[in-house]
Amino acid sequence: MNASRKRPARDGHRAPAGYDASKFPPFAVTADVVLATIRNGQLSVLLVERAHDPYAGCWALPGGFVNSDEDTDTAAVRELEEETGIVIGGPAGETGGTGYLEQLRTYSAPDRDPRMRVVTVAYVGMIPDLPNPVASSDAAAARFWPVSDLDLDGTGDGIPLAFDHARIVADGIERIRAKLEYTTLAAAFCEEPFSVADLRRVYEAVWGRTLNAQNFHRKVTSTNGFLEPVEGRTSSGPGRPAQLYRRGAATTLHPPLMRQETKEDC
Amino acid sequence: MNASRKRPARDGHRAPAGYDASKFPPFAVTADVVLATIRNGQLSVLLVERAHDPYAGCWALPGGFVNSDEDTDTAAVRELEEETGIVIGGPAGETGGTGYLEQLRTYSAPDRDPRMRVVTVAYVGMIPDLPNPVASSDAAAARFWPVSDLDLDGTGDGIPLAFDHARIVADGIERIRAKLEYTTLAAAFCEEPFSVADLRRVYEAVWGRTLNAQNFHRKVTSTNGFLEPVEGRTSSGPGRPAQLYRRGAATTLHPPLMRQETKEDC
DNA sequence: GGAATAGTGTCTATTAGACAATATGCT
DNA sequence: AGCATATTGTCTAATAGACACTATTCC
Repeated sequence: MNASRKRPARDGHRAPAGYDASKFPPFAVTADVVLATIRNGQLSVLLVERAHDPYAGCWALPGGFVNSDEDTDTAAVRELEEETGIVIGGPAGETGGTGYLEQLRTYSAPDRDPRMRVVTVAYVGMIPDLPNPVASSDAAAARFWPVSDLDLDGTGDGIPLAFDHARIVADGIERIRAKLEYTTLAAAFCEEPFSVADLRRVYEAVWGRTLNAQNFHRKVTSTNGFLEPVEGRTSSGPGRPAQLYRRGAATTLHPPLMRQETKEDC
Repeated sequence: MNASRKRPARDGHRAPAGYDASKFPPFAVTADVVLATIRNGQLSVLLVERAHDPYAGCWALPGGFVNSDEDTDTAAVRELEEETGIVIGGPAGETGGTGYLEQLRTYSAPDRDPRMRVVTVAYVGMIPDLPNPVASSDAAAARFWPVSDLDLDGTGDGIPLAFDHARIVADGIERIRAKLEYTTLAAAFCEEPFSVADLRRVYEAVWGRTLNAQNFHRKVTSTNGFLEPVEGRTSSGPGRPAQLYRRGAATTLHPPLMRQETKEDC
């Protein structure tokens, strides 16, 4: 907005529709999605293999152009489904489907795409581990990669990502780690019904540390609205069967769960 | 990025530069800034008066077009200075100047600007109250408005804002309220040197509630790296003079300050 | 029975909040 | 002196973490 400012002398004094496109630099706008899941106890993100240059054969985030009649939220959901077949739910299950998706941030370095000026609005989402999560239509291939297998810090250890997607993935992972502290979003990684231990393993995978099982159990079951008990208990494996739950209505945690032992300083 | 996907049949197999602009919908991209300060004990935001239609005479956020050779961070800082004369610092004082600025989120509803398709990347910032904070060059007028004077919820009570700027301001204010809980950013509102009471009045203005002065004092002075004592004490007014401080190196608070009395549920 | 996991009880150290008490300036 | 504000001390309730203990299943 504010399209009139910076060109005060020429732009429409009351010309809503016929705006001279030559007076502003044109951009392409894309929406990219960092979709995370817990697979085999590892935090993993969905990537697609690029079919064309630049970065042909390289792994990249699913995403693509925003259409002229849709907002970026819609574009993110649409592109994710078109490229991977995954239908993602929004905040509070707005759009149906399972999982969660929210805007992460926008990346706009002028040289981030070698072909042209592209600004991307990145999204970060969480989804339970799906038996066959990916069915590509537009991308050459798609799969979840463990975050630890990716070269997110430019050291050359791990799979490199196209464009500035390593940075975007790193930011998305950090957002997820932070959100687990003060929201109930960890449950978005769990397929219902799930046990307290399932939920704890989500936290352990995302934060890369073990948690005290007893204290975790007391904490999450004593938080109103986090977990709703359902009929049934876990069956497989040794040990006492666990009560099963579904996601409750609560979205934030007061007080938060702590990712790290309480540090001094900051 | 990912500019090739969605048009797999035609886009550059190796044509980095010469990209056909007709194959993607063009957008204008702007950067808008929600710059907040504490003025007369009230949380206030910087607005400019629009000189032209649409919304001529209406108050709007400072901001404008992103140039083709700059990222949105740079554009936000530049536009803020061009329209209001305010030079803002970045995270950790990156760019010099005082205050703080970070990306808020991106707004992309197709009809948010009646003239054309404009996506805006919004920023939120904090700055100490300046004696003469605004000196406009491009805008008709600029001033800080108390948040309570604005119609942010569409009820018609208060000053209306142009475009979707009421929503952006509301989101920015909420970001600031949340950030004060777990970061040391409240000090970005204070002109150095400042007293503990100055800092407490920032929290009280932003959160709209009173805090216990004694407990607040102990909390912030016992957090390593939040405040660095400097020579000198407050002088004016009645009461015992207070120790003066400058901002310390810490950026996050562990554990956080609580905005609300500890609630049950969530 | 033994191993393994679920869930509960209890103790302790830390912290937030209430509030009393002291310190030090202004008028 | 009397007031206002700053700063410190103390008490209490709540919470996190450690850990012992019980419960229930599979082998």
